[in-house]
Amino acid sequence: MSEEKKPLNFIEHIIEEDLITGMSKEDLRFRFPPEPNGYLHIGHTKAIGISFGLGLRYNAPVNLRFDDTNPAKEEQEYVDAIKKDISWLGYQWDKECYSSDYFQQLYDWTILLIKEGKAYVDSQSAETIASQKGTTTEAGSNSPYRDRSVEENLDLFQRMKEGEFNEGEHVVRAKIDMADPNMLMRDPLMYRILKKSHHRTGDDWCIYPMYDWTHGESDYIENISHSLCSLEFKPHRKLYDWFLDQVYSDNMRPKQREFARLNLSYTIMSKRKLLRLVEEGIVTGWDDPRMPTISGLRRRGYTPESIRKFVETVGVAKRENVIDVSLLEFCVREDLNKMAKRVMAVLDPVKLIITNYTKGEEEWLDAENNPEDETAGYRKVPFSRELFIEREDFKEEAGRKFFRLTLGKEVRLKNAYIIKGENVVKDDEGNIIEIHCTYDPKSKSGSGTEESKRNVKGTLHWVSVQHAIPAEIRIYDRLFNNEAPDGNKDKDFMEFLNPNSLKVITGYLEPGLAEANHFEQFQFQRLGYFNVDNDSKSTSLVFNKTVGLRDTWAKVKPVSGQQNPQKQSQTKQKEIPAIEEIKRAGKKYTNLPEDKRTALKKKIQEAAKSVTLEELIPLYATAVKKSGTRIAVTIALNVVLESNGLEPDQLAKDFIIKTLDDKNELLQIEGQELATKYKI
RNA sequence: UGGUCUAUGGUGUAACUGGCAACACGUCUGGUUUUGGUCCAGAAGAGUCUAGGUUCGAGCCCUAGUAGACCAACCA
Repeated sequence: MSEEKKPLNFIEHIIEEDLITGMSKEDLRFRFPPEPNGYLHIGHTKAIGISFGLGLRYNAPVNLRFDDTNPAKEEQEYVDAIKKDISWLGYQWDKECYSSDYFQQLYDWTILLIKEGKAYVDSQSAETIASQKGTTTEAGSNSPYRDRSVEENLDLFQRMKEGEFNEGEHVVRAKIDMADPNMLMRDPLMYRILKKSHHRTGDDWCIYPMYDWTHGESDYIENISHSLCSLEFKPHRKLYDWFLDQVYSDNMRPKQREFARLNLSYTIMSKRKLLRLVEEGIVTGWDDPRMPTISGLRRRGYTPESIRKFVETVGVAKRENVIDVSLLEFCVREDLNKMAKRVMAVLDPVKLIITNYTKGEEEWLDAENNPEDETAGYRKVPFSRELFIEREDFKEEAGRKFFRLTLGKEVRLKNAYIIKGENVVKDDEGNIIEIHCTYDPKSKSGSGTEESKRNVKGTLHWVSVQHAIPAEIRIYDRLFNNEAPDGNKDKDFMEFLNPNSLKVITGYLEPGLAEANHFEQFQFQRLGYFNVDNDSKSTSLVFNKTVGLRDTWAKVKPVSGQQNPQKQSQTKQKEIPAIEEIKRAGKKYTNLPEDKRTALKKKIQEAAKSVTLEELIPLYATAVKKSGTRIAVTIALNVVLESNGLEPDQLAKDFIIKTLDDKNELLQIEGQELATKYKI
């Protein structure tokens, strides 16, 4: 397969090693375990991509498991939404599982643990238990109920299950070690009483197992070989393994491994914060096209392929990361470029009148649907005397770098004729309301004439005024104007909301677009990719802007809101003391080709002017093995000696010539000789 | 003042058991182009957090620092 060449990430390395050390390929099995308490977002996509990607790579099954152990927060609605999103992304799960399916098994195992004296019922309040936990630096203390008899524990647990007690009266705890440096090992809770009905088990249970007690055992029940989760679960691994030790017999032993979660610039990923945006009406819902949710991205016009590509591209590792949205945008463009039908739409219209074109006449011209796809064919677009073009595409007079319409210059109308700007009509306030031009009838696109092949510097898109159909166009900008909205300790993420994240305008489209279907994607030529929103009706079309075209020209123009900072490399650009500079230069020196060495040499000499002999000597003495540094120091040394009115010493000259077998001591002696000689 | 983890161009990820730091995005040139898109060709940009050590040789190993993240919910 073509994938073979791709380098492995650290998880794949682990799997490869397991395969080598005896695990059979058939034993590989993964899972994606969302809690059904919210909508999936782009961050989840990474976890999804990792586990399902592994499934694809090794042809192994991947279970979708809903981690539904907390009826207070979970709902069927979310289960359905999650399934829809994963399917839409194009992944297929093997079994659809629920942690709640294992409630009975977990209960039975707990009885076993109680009998072995490894679990007990605690009857203290949550606060008391918390206060006994200790801190990260101090050990905790044992619960007074820790040594209850097995019989009493069994009896209490049984009655907890039967609903005899109220929430909070009793909990079940694992008996591990209240002094463990890992807080999670200090007698963690296994069960709590929750008198809530569960979206699947209804009122069958009123005790619910905690995450730690559930997760590993569920992996074990499902025969999961590798249980992959994000880094914050790393401390849980010890507990995960401990619980597994209690029930493990001879089956596959699941292995938890952790990776860094995905962060995307200019957005937030926390379910709680996303919920706030929805509840406070900042966005229209979980599927608002500005939301980083899967449903939001889908509505915005992102394709499943582009999202999968994105996840694949960002990679998997263990360090904190913030991925730039531009990468996500690149991925959609790449996909859409191949498949989106090209059409013409004018979003900020100004009237263009072709004075020498017959009034009332119209022509239907051929337009290519997609230059990237020969099978996409052609369509007809209407042309007439009065057109709309983008206001931005005309300037009365402009510099050499303006490739668009100006007075007296020629430009081509895409799929149509070459025109020449003649004059403008303005209103009382001086706004341009009409542009008058003339056209060259022989220059019709595709007509084969000499004129049709003429090269003019600009090509404009347009739409015929009488044929165009209006549509609502929703243009989105990033929701936040800060790169890491929730990365500030002293500021609320809401402070960084971009007030201009949504702009609604009326655009004019070529008439064929009246028949477009929901979610259908187009490239509005020269503008970007747009799709039909599901608010759209045949009588009132609505389009979303998915993403603009890559546009290097746009960068010289002011961009909405933020001032696209030429990011300076913050820390590394600090003032470097001259001596440091010499050191750095030295590191580079030997790797540089001859011609560049001279430049570097000048730099060193420059730096050397502000360096004293005292500073230089120690460097000289330590520059043993680093031939580059030695050369640099020598160059500097010569400058310094000279500036002190001394002859560049023979010793220094030798230094350049001396070979790598210099010994440390020797150099130190030399350094000392120098020091004595110059009385330092 | 405990434990655990992490540190490689602007960003993200590579570099098999140590062998001249690679790929993608982004940036900048030039070419093609009836989209300032695509495509093609090329360039700049890090010497791998710091200081030592082991080694013929260290981004990879060792030691000590520094910085950041995570950990005390009857959440997951």
